[in-house]
Amino acid sequence: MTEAPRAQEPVDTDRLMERLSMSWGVYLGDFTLAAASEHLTASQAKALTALRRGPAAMRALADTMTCDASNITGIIDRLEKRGLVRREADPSDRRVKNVTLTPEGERVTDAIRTKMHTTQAGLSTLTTEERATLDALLERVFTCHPTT
Amino acid sequence: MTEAPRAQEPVDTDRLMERLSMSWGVYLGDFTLAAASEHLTASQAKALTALRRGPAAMRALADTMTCDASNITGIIDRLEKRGLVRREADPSDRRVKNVTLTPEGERVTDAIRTKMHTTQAGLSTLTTEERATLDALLERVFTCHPTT
DNA sequence: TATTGTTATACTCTATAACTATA
DNA sequence: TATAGTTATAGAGTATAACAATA
Repeated sequence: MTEAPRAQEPVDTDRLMERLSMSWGVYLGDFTLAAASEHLTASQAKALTALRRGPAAMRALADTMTCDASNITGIIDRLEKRGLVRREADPSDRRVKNVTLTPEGERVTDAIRTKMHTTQAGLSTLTTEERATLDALLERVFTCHPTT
Repeated sequence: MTEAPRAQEPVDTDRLMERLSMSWGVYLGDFTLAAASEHLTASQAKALTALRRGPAAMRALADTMTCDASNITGIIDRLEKRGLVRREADPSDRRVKNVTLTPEGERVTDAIRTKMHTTQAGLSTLTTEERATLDALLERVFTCHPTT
């Protein structure tokens, strides 16, 4: 065990950015391995995870994933070919195609989350109160801060 | 402003995993845009960020990035061609090539961190104590939890 | 005219396998 | 033989540009 600081000593922004960088590295590695165990790439799994929150149009999905709209076509093509998602025409705007998870897609998405053992093990070391604190801090840092 | 919970109400693991997923999405999007502003891909920027902590052998870099060793060759090739990194023979083991950031590479890496405006803005909303708390919690969750 | 989604192109990333050089 | 790094190959991700259908 390292001597975990008790939230008293000052932490400058550079150190915290470095902490985020290392933490996301571990998280992404865990996510990538879990996705690979279901024979999915990280991008495919990322799309499934986004869709787990509800159906989305291709354009909205591209925005969520911070990539060009043209990329999404191929990713959804491959997921659809495997029966994990469905394209459905939007009744109110015939240009739009809404993408929805199939039941199998939901199963696979949940399985990936369950297989993120490193992250799950890390979280299990936190008390109930600490989990609530982490959730609240991440919400404040990463929710609704449009800069561009 | 949302009514930030004060670390009192219980947060189950699924909710926290969902929070990490969303937070990671925002962070990665911010990182990708910042890297693009320096004409780098996310993978190239990720390699530079890893090297900012110090020189590393190709194999160690592959492990850090959770990808196959063969991928690193191309990534380092492109970074070296642009003068951002250098390959140096290891004196103690002539099979090993240590990769080091050039001064220009250090400059670009720091510039990317600075250009992560969404993340920086989010962090700026935290108090000194809250930054220390977040740093400590992330350290506990994501440091040294080998499962495989 | 603007927007949604697709296609074409070119470059990059990724994993697998085979190879060279070194240990 | 085992390991570090490279190369070749094929499939997947990515951005740009051009396009058809719809608004």
